[in-house]
Amino acid sequence: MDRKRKVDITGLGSTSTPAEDAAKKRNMGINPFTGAPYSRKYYDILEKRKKLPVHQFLDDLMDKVKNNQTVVVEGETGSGKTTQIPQFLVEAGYGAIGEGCVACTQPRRVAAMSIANRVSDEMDVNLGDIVGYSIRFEIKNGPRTILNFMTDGMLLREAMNDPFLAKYKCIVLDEAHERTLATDVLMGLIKEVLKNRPDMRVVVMSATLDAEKFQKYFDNAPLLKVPGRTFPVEIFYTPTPERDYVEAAVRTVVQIHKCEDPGDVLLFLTGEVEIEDACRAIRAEVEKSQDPTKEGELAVYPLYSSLPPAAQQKIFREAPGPKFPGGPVGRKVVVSTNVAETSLTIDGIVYVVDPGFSKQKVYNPRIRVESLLVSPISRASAQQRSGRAGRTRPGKCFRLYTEQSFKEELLEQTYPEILRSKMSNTVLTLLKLGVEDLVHFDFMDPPAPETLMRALELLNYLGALDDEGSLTDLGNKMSELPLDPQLAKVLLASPDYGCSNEVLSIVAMLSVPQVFMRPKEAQKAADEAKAEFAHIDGDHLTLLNAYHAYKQNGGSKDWCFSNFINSRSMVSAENVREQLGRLMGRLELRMVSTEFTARDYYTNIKKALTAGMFMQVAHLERSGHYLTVKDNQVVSIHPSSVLDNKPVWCMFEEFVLTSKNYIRTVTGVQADWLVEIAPHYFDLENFPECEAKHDLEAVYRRKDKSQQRPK
DNA sequence: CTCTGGAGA
Repeated sequence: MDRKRKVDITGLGSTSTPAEDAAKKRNMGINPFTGAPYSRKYYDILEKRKKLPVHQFLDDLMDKVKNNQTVVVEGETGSGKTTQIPQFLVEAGYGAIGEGCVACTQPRRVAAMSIANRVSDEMDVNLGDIVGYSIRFEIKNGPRTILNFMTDGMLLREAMNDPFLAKYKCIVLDEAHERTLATDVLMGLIKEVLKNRPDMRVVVMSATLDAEKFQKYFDNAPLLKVPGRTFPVEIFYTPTPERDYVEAAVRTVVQIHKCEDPGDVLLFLTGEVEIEDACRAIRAEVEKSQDPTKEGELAVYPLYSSLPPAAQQKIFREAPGPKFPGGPVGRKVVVSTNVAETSLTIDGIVYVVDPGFSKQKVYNPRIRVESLLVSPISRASAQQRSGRAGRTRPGKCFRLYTEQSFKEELLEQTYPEILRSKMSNTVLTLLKLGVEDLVHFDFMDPPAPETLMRALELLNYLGALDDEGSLTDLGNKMSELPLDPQLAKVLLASPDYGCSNEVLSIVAMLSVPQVFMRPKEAQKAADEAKAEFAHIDGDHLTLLNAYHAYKQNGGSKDWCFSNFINSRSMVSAENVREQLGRLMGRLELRMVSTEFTARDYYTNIKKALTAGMFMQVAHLERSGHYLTVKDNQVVSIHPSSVLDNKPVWCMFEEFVLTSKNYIRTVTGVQADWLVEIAPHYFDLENFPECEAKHDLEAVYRRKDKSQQRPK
């Protein structure tokens, strides 16, 4: 079929392009997508849309897009770029029913959903028809969809089965400055795809500061700058460095409350515990020196992602009013992690307190450990934080560091995630995408060679890659599962050990946020509740017990509550389990169980786990502490573990560096299984001299003897 | 004795 043909969709006998026809209809007051006259609401929104700064740049943008495969848009907050530019592209014909689609990626699911919702209103269509979204667990689009908002990770998934992204005529990468892992991989991939798709267009949208880097990366793509619409924010620095940033932050918040004009406060801290402590400290401080005639009430709200939604909603409450008629009005302060930096916008914030720290992931390829470390933020991040004070009116930002350290010590940009992460999953994805030469893949910021080597090594040990570096059949299957390679391998191995049903439950439980809750005010009760699920062999089977108990109690929320189980995590585990189960079906894996009363019911499960986790094993030394196998890191079993019989060998899910080196989610294993299931890894020829090796030697000797013995 | 920022057909 001739894709360039001119069609007459208006019935007016014209021979113009579909885009021109659609424009004609639009001018006649008819929605070209529905054939119905535009609603009143459409015109109301249209008036507002036309006032957005981005509107003036429409012609310039379309001109640039027409003449260049890639265009970089630098747009500040409030410019309207995210909602308007995808629509402009659709109107220009880059999306047409049955012909091709405009995709717009977002780093976060809520963003993809809410923008799709907003844009479908603006276009006067039903969400899921012309405008849709795809995020994990929820695809809301259809055959007529021509504008699809999606998470960057979702587009990457799609690319695995559609390497040329044939569905899409135009791809908008929004929030590219956030440099998520998925966006970085997509950019490298899209650069390749563009060579084979001269018709394809890409719009890379980024906040200020780093647009040039994107331009350069995309072969000097033209830049369009769109101003934002925000209010000025006055910045204050401390004259000397603060020793204790939490204490300084609490002091500053109290100071603002006592001395500044009405307006809400946003304080950035690094994590849940720190935030809860600070909230208590602020409340106590204010209570201590309260003078109700001079200052109003102060409402303090914590905010972090693991907070239940109802508690998160509190941050949107109005600040408290005056306590008595004519008294001073109250104020609210939100003490938040980085979620409030990008994901969540709170209106009415006038004061921002920024101690200059956040928790960031760091990866050490030498010991293969990813951990979260409290680190100084970047200048870009500091700017983003201060901007939060000027959304509704002019504001103030108090930076609890010196101006000099802002200028001289902070990095310009936060290191992109790709330089701070394990690459095993990404490498598997890239291989599945057909990228064979990883070293020469055009990353915007190439990860350290050692990190890539570590990933290849891991995939090879798991059997996903052969010795030539090609994806094996197993590797292909692993790439289909939205799991880390180790867990993918566990799942794929589980039918061979007769326990895919149980392993699927465990893997699902491992893929969701912390299931066992332990509120500070009820630690003992929580520990007792958890003990009811404890399995003597370790945390993996304890998770399985909890899952089964949850199912037996009908997934009841009340049951979760009284057993200190996080019911949101359980719901999410059910979703994950369902999705993985579907994928297993597609991969033709059998769903089987060992008879519960059989002696090897639990052994089989632990063996299946070992089949993927054998590289994360620790050995108990004679000195009484554990050493990780091959990496020789001294570790302790995390106090949250149910394991208290100190098995000689144990496998663990994660390595956490906090007050000590901990291994978390731990299960005891037998040395025999290790040499039986992963002989290539526990091969004594390549094993560093250590106590673990001596133990293994004993296992091999025993094996040899039993093999020699005549039957 | 425990401290997880975001995200994933």
